Amino acid sequence: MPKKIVINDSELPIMKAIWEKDGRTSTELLSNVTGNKSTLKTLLGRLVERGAVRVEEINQRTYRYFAVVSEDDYIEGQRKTFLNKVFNGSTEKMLLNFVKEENISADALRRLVDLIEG
Amino acid sequence: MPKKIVINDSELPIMKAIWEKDGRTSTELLSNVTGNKSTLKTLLGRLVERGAVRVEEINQRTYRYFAVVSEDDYIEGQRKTFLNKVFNGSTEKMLLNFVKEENISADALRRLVDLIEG
DNA sequence: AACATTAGTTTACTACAGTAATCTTTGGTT
DNA sequence: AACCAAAGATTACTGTAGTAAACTAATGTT
Repeated sequence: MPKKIVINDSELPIMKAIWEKDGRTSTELLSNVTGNKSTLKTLLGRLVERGAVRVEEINQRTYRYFAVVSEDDYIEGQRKTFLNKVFNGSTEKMLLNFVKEENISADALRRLVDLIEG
Repeated sequence: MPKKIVINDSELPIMKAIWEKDGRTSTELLSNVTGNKSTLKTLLGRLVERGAVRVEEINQRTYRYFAVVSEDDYIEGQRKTFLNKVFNGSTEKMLLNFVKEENISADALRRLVDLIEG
C-alpha cells in the first residue's frame, strides 16, 4: 500500500490554496495565504518533499505547484480518522451527535434524503 | 476563558477507560488499556499534570482517577475542530460528504428526522 | 556594471508527542 | 528481618510540527 501522505495543520492553508487553483507559481500561491513568507516557503517545501504537492519547473526562477493529494483524499482521511477516533467508527453515533449539538434542522435532513433518493 | 485542555491521541485510550468507569485505581485502569505499562503511566501522569484527570489519594500507594474533561467536552472539541478544519465550519457540507461517502441510508436520516421532531 | 529585490535553499531552534527504561519507595512474602 | 514485586516518579531519547532567520542565486533597475 502506498504509505499515507500526511498533511498537517500548518500546511493545510497552503494545500487549500493549491486545491483552489492548481498550477500557480509560489508567489501567486503564497500571496493567497497569510503568514510569514519564509515559514510558508518551508511548509511548501515539506509538502513537496513528502509528495503531497508536485512542482513543475517553468524556468530557473519560476515553479508551478500542483496538488498530488486531492482535497477529496484529504477529506476522506480526516473523516475516517475522526470517525474512528471520536465515534469508534459509528456513523450513527456521529450523526446523532452532530444533529443534536450542531442544531441541524429536520429540513436540512429532509433535503439530504431527497438528494439520496434523487 | 479557561484554556483548552488537549487530549492527544496516545492519551485517548486512557481517557476512554476513565470515562468508561470513573474512580478506578491506576492498576485497574491501566489493565484495561493495551500498551507498555511504563508508557501508559507516563501518559496518565501527563493527563493529571494538564488537568484532564484528577487524582484522589486513598493511601500512600493507591490513587483513584477521575475524569475532569468529560467525554462530551472532548467530543465537542473534536467535532468543532474537525468541522472548521475540514469543512470550514459548514455542517451542510459535512453532512453531504458523510452521506455520500459513508453510504448513509435515507432510512437512517428519516430516523433522525423523527428523533428531532419527537 | 552595481545593486537592490526577490525566489528559493539551508540551517536552526523550540515544543511537544510518543515511547520507555531506570530509580525509588513501600507493602507483601518467607 | 530480608527480600521481592509492584506502584509510582524521574529521566530520557527520538521524531516531527511549527516557526523563522540566514544564505544564495538570479533578475530587473538605475
